Amino acid sequence: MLESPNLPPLPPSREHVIALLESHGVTPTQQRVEIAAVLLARPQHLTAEEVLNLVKRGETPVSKATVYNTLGLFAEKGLVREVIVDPAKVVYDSNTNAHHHLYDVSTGALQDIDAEEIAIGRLPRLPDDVTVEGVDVIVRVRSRT
Amino acid sequence: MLESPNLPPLPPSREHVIALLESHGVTPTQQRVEIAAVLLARPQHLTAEEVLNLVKRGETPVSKATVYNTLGLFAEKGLVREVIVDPAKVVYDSNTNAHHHLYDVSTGALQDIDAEEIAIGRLPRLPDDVTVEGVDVIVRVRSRT
DNA sequence: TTGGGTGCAAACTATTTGCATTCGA
DNA sequence: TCGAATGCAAATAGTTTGCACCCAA
Repeated sequence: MLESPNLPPLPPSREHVIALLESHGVTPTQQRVEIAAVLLARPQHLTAEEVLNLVKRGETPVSKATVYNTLGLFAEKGLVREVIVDPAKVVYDSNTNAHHHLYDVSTGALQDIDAEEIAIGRLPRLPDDVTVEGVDVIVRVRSRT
Repeated sequence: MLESPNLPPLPPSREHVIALLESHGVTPTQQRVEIAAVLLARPQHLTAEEVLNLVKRGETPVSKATVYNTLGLFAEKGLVREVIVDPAKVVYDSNTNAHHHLYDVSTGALQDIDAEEIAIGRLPRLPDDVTVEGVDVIVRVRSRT
């Protein structure tokens, strides 16, 4: 579950992360690099608090506010995706490819579904003063325990 | 926008609301009837706070806690649907038919999309110890203002 | 009567914000 | 240098909870 034989695990080097930030118009500061390194290490779903805890293990001091601000910035710049499945907290998804989500409401487990797995027929005709930001599909399941 | 020529507006009578609550296994108390009457008056999306404000206009005193508890209960019993599009607040949808949502992130406007408008091809094979609670599709748009 | 329902206020949690300090270009 | 980024703490907003009182069955 943690491994994907197709995609290389690529533990991103510091330089790689910095280049990624810069290419997205984000000034690479110490904290941002740390946060990006943790979150983008592999395809995963993390809450702000989880990111904070992970980053705190490192050398660089990072505050809660900075984590929140930085994750918001990353989402805005398209480095990560915000997944809203639970009103209690926002989850940040390091997988920015088109895909959907399978959410287990009883365990809180969140899992990706390849975009191809779900065919979105067509969208309704939209007013022409709006642009589509994205289409989120959330399959909500419950463990039959 | 407030009228639907096809569906009768049916301002539900108190008896109708009570019958509806009972048929869903909810004991019809004064506050619950008030809340249901407001929310189920027509297909709409309301937040807990909006429901509270609307109900407060009536005779029956209702507390904030009761509104939250009651909306949660209604959702659990299938009388209304929780729509989670914005991490800031939960929206309660009085339309329980299968349908999806169009969410304008710049205005907060939420609009229904008929289920037929979007064809969900097929779902991925799920573990057999889970039951599907529902499939939510959220089309996120931004006003190009 | 009597257990579920309600009101109120306090508690909680996730997130945001203000401001002084520090850092990066 | 100088504006941007950070840290800290306090503020906020939505929601939940504890407990005494009240009402429907």
